[in-house]
Amino acid sequence: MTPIDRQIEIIRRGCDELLREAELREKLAAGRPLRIKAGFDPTAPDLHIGHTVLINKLRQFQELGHHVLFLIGDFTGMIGDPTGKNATRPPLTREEVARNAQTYTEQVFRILDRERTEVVFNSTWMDRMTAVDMIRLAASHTVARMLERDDFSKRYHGNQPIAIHEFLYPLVQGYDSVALKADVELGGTDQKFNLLMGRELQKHHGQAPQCILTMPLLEGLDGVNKMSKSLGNYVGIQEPPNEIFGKLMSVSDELMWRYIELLSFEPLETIRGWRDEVRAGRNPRDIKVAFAQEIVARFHGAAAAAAALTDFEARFRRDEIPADMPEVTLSAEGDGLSIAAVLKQAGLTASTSDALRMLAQGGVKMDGEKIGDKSLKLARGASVVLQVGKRKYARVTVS
RNA sequence: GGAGGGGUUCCCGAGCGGUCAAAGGGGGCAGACUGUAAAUCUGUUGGCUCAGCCUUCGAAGGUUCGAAUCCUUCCCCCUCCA
Repeated sequence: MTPIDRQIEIIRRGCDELLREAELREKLAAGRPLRIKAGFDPTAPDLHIGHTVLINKLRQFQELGHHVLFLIGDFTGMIGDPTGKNATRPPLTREEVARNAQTYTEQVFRILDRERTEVVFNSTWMDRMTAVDMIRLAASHTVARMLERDDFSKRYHGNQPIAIHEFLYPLVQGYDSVALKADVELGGTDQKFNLLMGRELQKHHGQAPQCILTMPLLEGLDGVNKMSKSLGNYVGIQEPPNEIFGKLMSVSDELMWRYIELLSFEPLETIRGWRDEVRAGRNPRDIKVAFAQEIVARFHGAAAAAAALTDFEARFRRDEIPADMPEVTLSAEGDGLSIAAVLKQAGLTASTSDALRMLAQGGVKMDGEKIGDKSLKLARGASVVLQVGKRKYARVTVS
């Protein structure tokens, strides 16, 4: 087994807070594989790189010989985690939860070691709880303590609604730790309250309280909000290489460092070296490229990463038309289709109005030539390459 | 149960009888520039058969030549009192 000091060092890298280190050392000293819990809300079927900050940490625990409990909150998913929300979330149905959970497990093994992962669902024990059990659980905490939670208190003081069932979420999550006899629970920094709840409830049930390890939340591409699918500021791990690469290149030069810090596996000394180079005048673009390559390669392999770079350079630095693009065939009646109708039907613009707007703004190119005439028509038999902005292309044939 | 405040376009938020497809900000998109899908600046941001028309301001009715704006009922949220 890896020496305890070394384990602690690995566990601490990139983490926000470890409570409490002394307890963790004791657990590690026992020499048995620890039970590492992490809960996932099955609302977002697509994992994004923000999730991987935490999943990578789980992977590290596995490499140290510990046992990961990958908890899918299918029961809690029906409540909807109130954390960080400024509004009550609509509960998911059983079917939606089940479908999302399936997608989750498929994706997570791109990172985790299947052999050392136990996928568990909290409905397993929560469904067996009676109303009486639930009331007992609810009795273990007070409203005042619940309202200590930052998001609850913000909503409360901001005259925003809080539904009573939202109070059950932290309680159930805490009870999960009891049911799983967790030694350590990982979560985002925003989960601290819920994680601490696990400690409390474990003590109530005569268990040694779990240690908690919080991981920083990765900001989304906008650099302001945390990365989330619902905000559309995410990079999904299942996205095509070009998309992942491009999205990472669109991160601001400032935010780039944050991404590198939380996502790169490069040694810390290397990263420090990059910072020094940029400070000395190196183009941050170069560092961003190297980092984006690392991430694309992680999910799609080195060849795909190289190809994504080549494609990116061609499209954005030399403004070339990409080799492969969607092929669309539209059928026309009469003497053809107006350019606006073509753009819309080819999926290049959201609506006819949008198409007219793009034309007016000079955002449309046909066969590489900028066009702005909205009365233009494509006759039957015409076959052209249309481009809207820098990223949307289609080869369109009118028949 | 009582009293009061509120629900506006993707989000926040102004408007309170016509000049409202609705100020301003955010976000998005496009253009210019560039070192990149960075930064910065500019434009744009409901839909359509697009110099016109249609739908939108919690829901449904009503008043009016005309309603996001007035009235009625209903739904939802918040505050204070009980």
